[in-house]
Amino acid sequence: MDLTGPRDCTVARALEVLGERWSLLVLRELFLGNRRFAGIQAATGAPRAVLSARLEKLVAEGLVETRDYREEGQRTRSEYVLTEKGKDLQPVVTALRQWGDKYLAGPDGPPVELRHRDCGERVRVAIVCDAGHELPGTGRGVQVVRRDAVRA
Amino acid sequence: MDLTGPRDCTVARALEVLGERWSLLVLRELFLGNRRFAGIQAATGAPRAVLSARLEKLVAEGLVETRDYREEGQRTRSEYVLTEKGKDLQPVVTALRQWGDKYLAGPDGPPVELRHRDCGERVRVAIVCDAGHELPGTGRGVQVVRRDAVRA
DNA sequence: CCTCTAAGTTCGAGAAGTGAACCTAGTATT
DNA sequence: AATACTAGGTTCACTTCTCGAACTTAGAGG
Repeated sequence: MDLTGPRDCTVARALEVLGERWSLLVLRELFLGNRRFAGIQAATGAPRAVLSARLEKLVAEGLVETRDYREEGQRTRSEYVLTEKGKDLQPVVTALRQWGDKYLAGPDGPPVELRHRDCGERVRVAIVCDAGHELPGTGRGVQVVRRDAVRA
Repeated sequence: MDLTGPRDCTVARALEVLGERWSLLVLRELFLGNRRFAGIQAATGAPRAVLSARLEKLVAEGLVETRDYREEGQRTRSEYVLTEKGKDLQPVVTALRQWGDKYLAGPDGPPVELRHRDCGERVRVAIVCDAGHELPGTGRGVQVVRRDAVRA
C-alpha cells in the first residue's frame, strides 16, 4: 500500500503489517498457544507457501520470534512465539472474536471462550476513556480529533 | 476461505467478511464520517473498482446501508452509512489504531486522536472481565476455554 | 441537446494466492 | 555408510485478485 497516500493514519500502517489474508489467523493461533508450523498450518488451513511467507513477514516486523525446540527423534527445529509487540495485538484479535461471536456464531455458540484466569469471569473488549467511563461498543460518544493537516 | 476447515472459529468468520484489503480502511472512513464514494476513494486510495466491490460486499453483509442524498445541481446519489452491525466494529478499528499509534506512528505522533465527547479524556480499548477487572493489553491473564471438540 | 459530474464498469497487465509435488537436513535404524 | 523417516519449507503451474487508466452512465443545468 502507498503510505504517501492521502490519509496515512496508523490504522492503514497497521493493516500494512496485518492486512494480508492469514496474518491475523496466524496470530490467533499463536495466542492460542499453537507454535509449530504444521500445527498452525492445520488449524488455519493456509497453504504452506503462504504460511511460510506470512511467518517470515511477522518475524521481520518484530511481532514474532523463532525459538529452537527439539522433539525426541527429530532434529532441532524452530517454533514461533509472540513478542511483546505481537502480544499487544490481543485487543485486535479479541475485538474481532467478540464481533464474530455476536454476529456470526453457529447454533452451538462460539467455539472458544475467553475468561479471566484470576476470577473466572468472561473477558471482553471495552472502549473506555482515561477518566474511567466506559463507552458503548458502537463508538457513540467518541469524538474524532484530527491532528493531521491535509497532506495531498 | 473454506469454512469446513479445521478450526472454524468466529475470528475466521469475521475475517471472511472483513479480511480483504481495504475493507477495514473503508470502515475507518465511515467511522470518521466520510460517506461518499469519491471521499472514501480519495482518503483510502483504493482503486475505484475495488472500492465498488468492497462497498457492495459490506452492504450485502449488512454492515453498511446506502442512503440517498442530493447535492444541489446534482442528481440524487447514494451515500454509505454504518448499520448497528457495522458500528459494532468500532472496537476492532480502535484496537488497530491503538496498536498502530503505539508502534507505527511517525515523529509527529498519530494523526487522529479519539476523545470522550462528554469528558474530553482520551479514549482507548481495554480488555476487561465481567467482574470489572482490567487485564493487560498483552492478554496476560486470559484463559482460553475451548468448547469445540476436534472437528477434523 | 450539450455539458458537467459523481459514481461506477471495463480492460489488459501484473501481483498474490492456491494445492500438489518435490526438496532438505538432522535422527534413527540397519 | 546406506536407508528410511519427518517437520518444515520451496517450487511449480494455475487461478484469482488487484491495479491504474480509460470509458460509460444518467440526472441537472444551461
